[in-house]
Amino acid sequence: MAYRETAKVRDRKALTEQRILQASHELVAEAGFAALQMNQVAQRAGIATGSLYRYFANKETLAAEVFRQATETEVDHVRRCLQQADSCALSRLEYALQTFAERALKAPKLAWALIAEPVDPAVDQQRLHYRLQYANLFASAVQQAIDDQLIPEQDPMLSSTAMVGAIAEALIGPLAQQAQDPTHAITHTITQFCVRGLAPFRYSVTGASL
Amino acid sequence: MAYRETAKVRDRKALTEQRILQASHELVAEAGFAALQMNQVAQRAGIATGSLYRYFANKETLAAEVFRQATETEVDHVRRCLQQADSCALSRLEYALQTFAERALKAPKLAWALIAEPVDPAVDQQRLHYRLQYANLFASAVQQAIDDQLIPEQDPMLSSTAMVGAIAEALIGPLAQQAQDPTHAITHTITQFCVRGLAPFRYSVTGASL
DNA sequence: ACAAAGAGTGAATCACGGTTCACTTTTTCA
DNA sequence: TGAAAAAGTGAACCGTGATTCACTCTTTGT
Repeated sequence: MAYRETAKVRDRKALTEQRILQASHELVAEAGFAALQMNQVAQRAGIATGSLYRYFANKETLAAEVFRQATETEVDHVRRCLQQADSCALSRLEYALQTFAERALKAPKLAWALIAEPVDPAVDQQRLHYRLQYANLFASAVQQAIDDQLIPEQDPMLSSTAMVGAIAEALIGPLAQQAQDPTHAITHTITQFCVRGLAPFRYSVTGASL
Repeated sequence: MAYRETAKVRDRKALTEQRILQASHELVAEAGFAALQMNQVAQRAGIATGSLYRYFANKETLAAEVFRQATETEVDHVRRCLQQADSCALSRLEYALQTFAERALKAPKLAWALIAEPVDPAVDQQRLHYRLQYANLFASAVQQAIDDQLIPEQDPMLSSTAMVGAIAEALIGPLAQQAQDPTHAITHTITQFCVRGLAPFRYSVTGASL
């Protein structure tokens, strides 16, 4: 017995793993999962191609982990918006939608990769989790708004899915390019579309709209 | 001079081309453009792989044509809904949305391939046309509804994009599977979500909702 | 300082799928 | 019928990108 992993080595390995994930994330954010090529990752992380396989069993595993981490970040942002205690369920939801939209618009490639780009079954599995998390987050806010009688009875899951779709399509679809309005205006408009979709009552009462 | 294409040959070639396109369409409808592989197409069409290249210069060209045809069919259906002369702009739009949703739900793989699956630049080019056609169709109906003062002023293009996104996500996203409601109920619900998104006034006036 | 054990390497290998091409078969017309 | 022209064939080729592996370099404990 002459070798046993020590703290120094463990730290170095952890660092390398971080660099791999960082490099992978950058590639995906720049050009989607199609750009996640093993030797590109290795090159950007400053290691040899073969070394990647000391850290991740295969590309699938790496891709799934990259997806998971990116996902976590995005979902956390939205979750935090929904946890503001000082406003009604509908305002919180509006805030969360706006945040979701703004972040997607600022990193459209990443948003597209997370929402739409097909990769492989392992990543699709992750994507299912991701969408479920979003759907659950938005849906519970919708449910609260229903309970508080801010909006009429409806299927919260279906509504929240529709909202995610509306935002995704409007912001990252190929038509998004043609929009000439400033970022904030677009996200606001699309957010309002979503909120109206949920809550016709609210606007009919106040008379405020658009 | 001893050979000149005759009607018989022309007809046979036309038939073969049809079979190729039919086979391609089936493959795409079953599993998306990823399943559009040249030897699979050839096999299903009952010809040799090499023969494909007598009909289409390369895969890109074939894929683009498959996309174009599928697109045309879908857009025509929607267009026809919007041409009903016997109802207001908003009802027509609702009918068109419902049709769009029902067709997507009945052929989810195809809908996904047309709406979201990334393929290659040539197909993406086609997809841009496709979305533009949809967007223009829906947007002109939205514009009419605005002119008729059925709904408030808004950016028709953005609204129509959002509606397409909402339907696509709700119906073909991975969450769609979990829905237990019957087809008609789902498409109705999601259509209503879209219409409300456009038209808070309408519902505030009549008081009818959900 | 040395040997065991792991970490790092990158060129070679492999799998996959689009494309080609030398060849065979069919069609046409003099 | 025969020769020109085109259509049909499918095995071989090729590019791309993931994965492997025989090797070298580091680290560790005696």
